[in-house]
Amino acid sequence: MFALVDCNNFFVSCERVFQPQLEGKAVVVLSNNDGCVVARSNESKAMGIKMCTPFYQVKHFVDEGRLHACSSNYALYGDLSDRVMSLLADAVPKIEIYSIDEAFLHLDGIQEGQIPQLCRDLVEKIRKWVGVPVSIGVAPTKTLAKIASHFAKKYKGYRGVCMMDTDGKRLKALSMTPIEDVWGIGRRLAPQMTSKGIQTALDFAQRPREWVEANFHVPGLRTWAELNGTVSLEEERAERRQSICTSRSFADMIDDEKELVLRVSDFAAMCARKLREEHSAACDVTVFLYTNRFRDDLKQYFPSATLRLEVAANSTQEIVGTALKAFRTIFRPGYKYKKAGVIVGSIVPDDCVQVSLFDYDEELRKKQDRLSMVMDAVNSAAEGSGSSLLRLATQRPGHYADGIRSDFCSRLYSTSLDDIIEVH
DNA sequence: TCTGGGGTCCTAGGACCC
DNA sequence: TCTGGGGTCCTAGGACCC
Repeated sequence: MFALVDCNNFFVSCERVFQPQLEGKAVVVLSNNDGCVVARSNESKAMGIKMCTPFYQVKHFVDEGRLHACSSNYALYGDLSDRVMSLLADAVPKIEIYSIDEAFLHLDGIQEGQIPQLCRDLVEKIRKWVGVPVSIGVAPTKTLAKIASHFAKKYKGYRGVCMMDTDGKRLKALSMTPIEDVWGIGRRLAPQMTSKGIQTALDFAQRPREWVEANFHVPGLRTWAELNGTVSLEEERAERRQSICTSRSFADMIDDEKELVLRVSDFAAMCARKLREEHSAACDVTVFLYTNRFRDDLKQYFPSATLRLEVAANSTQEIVGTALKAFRTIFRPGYKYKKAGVIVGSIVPDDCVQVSLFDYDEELRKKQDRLSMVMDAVNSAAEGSGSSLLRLATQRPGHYADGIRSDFCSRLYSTSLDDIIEVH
């Protein structure tokens, strides 16, 4: 059996831990740049506010005092997520962290009769020790556990834990689940399903295998098997991320090349730092630029360019330098850019980097690596000041988040000493 | 006026091999 | 006019997830 543990309205719940006056109120958390709604309390869901709604469409609720909006505070959410995950990891032999607010528990070796109590204890412990409410769904496959967790969240009677441990329960749950709510059925597949007469998860599960094979590809077949109780999703994902992306929308559109160079340098430096944090190095550096796709009246341009490094690297100098080379191949004047980003890919462990026969820069590379280590040491010691004390001259001076709208951000209640002292 | 960020996997088709 | 058969690997783009 698998258990899916899902934090309820996670970002909102995190804000409420440190702002208990928000309990019972309609609350939303906004994406970067205060752009869209990315988390909603039950009360704001009841007001009809949908996921990913642009904030300006619901801002009048805030002005009327009916809704509280928070800018996103990922340092806070990441820290509380770590605390939840460590409680889960202590409770069972193996967990798979699926996202910032979800994890699968592997329950093999635990007697089935003990599972409900184990789960109820976890719900209570996480609520008490971290302050975040969670829902747990238990079932024979991950796809079914997801469905069970929806029921655990939706119906108060379950008190946070829904067991799908008999075939009768499985069939009933599937018959009550619209096909588009099934994990793995997205925007494109759902209309295809309904056009073939499939409305519920049960309709799909009861089609013959041959029919599913003929009409869908591998992912569809896996989902079908999982709904029927056969484990078909792979055990675990790779330890090491295969790509790392840093990108942001800008508060205002930018058409100045020098300003864009500063932004792209910052994004590339962030990627390099993330690589070093996980002891990785990358061979590919991709830069992309977006104009504002919502402005029909402006010329549109969505270029990207990838450069391949001869030898995998993670030094700030090399990643930034390569990103800027790629940037120069795609930048065109005369456009108003709204977003840019850097992606590093073809990632390998930094202790097994394949050297090149034609690498004449080995000494230089070693120096750059040492320099990056020093920058990391100094910058992490100065953490909390909000800016990188040591940076390349092509990076922007000042706070990293400058130029990104964040009008309603809470404090770093759990990770910044200054904020912790002030709050207390 | 205002519209997020960061990932994974799969597939088709091209390049290449013998 | 007419030009084989059977593979692998890589990549871009689509679909999906939170």
